[in-house]
Amino acid sequence: MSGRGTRSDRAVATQQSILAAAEQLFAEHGVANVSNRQIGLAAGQGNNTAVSYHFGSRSGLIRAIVRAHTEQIESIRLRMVEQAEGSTATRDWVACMVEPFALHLADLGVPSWFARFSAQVMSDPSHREAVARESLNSPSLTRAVEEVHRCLPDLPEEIRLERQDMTRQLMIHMIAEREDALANGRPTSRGSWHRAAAGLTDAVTGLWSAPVSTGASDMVPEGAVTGGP
Amino acid sequence: MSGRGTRSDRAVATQQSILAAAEQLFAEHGVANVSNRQIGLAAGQGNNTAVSYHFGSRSGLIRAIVRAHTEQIESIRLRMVEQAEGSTATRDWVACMVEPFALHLADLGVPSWFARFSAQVMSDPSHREAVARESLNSPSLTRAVEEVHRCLPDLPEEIRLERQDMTRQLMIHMIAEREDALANGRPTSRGSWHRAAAGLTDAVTGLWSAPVSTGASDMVPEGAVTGGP
DNA sequence: AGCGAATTAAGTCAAGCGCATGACTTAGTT
DNA sequence: AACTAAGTCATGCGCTTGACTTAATTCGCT
Repeated sequence: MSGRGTRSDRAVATQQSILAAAEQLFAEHGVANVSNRQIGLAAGQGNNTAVSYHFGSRSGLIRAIVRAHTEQIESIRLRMVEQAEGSTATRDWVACMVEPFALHLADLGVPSWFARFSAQVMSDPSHREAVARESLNSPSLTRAVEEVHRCLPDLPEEIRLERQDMTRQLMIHMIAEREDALANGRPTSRGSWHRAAAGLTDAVTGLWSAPVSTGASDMVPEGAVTGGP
Repeated sequence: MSGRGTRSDRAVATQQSILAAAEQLFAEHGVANVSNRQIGLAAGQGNNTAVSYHFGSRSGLIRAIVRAHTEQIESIRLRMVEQAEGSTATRDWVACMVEPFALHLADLGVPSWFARFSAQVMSDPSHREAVARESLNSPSLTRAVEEVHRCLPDLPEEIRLERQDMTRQLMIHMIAEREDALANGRPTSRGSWHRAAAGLTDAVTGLWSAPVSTGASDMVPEGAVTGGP
């Protein structure tokens, strides 16, 4: 609806200050605890209709925030996928799934808000779906997932989907937690986003490599089945 | 002050119908999207101040919901810890960390709301901390964590804490996702909560068992994209 | 130079919110 | 039977919110 690229600079500038203000307020106070008025005000707009004027609806605003970041994340992932080309190591492709998000935050600097925003939106029933579509339709991500499957051909389809979900949840919420620590001056476990991403990749790789236990003992685990490590 | 457990039967019944109504509404529409008025109304109270009368504040209500479930989860976990006694298998103790939550939901039947409620509260900056204290001060959980550490003595402290966080995030959000699927009639990956718990335990055990990569290869995708506009 | 659409400002409005208050209902005590 | 107090109800107040209206301003285009 609103002029995408071809309108005045003023409108574009306003839209971006609204995006920035919304992202920050959402991350710090919770998506549902921030009104459109507050966002417009924080963006320096005198009008209480600024958000609805520029983004139509609240979910339009949220989708716009996601889109603004998704492009850059996608470009990072594309580069990583190219570098991983030909590899048969699970870890390389897991890294392609998980690390671009973290490295994007490294680019953003401190403080950032996008990870906390994402974590909230993903667990809010009213917005999760809209954003999931926006964010998961990534060609490079699909590619990385396929390659991970190729590295682990014995995994049943059911388990694959399950562990894909786990990967997504872990990525989003762990990164959000670290962002929160950074933004609030709490000590962080790893020295940099790059190292944090490595830790995440380690763990997720282990997650994918875990043996699938047979459902033999259907009682409460007295002596749980297959060995772990 | 007042709020004793056994004033009159009527009050206790009212409190519990408020708890039930709040839990359901919170899970379905988001914690911040439901007003105290709506909760009281849904609980069959003609008064709009019922919530504040019985629970003081909104965070009092939320803590009460958590407490109501935590006790039962704790008792399940205690039983599992007893059964795992003496084991040196990582998987047994990971199961003690992760499965009681899932098995509690099995007890609740379908539909349930507590998992979705928990996931939301945990990612809402205004309530996360209050609930984390309530929920993580569990002796049996602490015990399970210690035993996992004993099974993996070579893991650096830093990595332990990191993977403990991961375990928590994975448990809460995966269980919430399955609850959501069950409640909305979507197909679920595993046939029962018990099997779902096994899958979760498999993955988390793999996560803990993953090797820790040395930070040797520092081949970051250099020069990621430049910052903002 | 100035017309016209896009953008911003200013203000109104009904609805909904939490909170405070006082009256009513009910159960238990004496 | 009178008294007390917990619980419930009905109502009003001050405030915020999103939607809406109207006027002023900006800026691209001719």
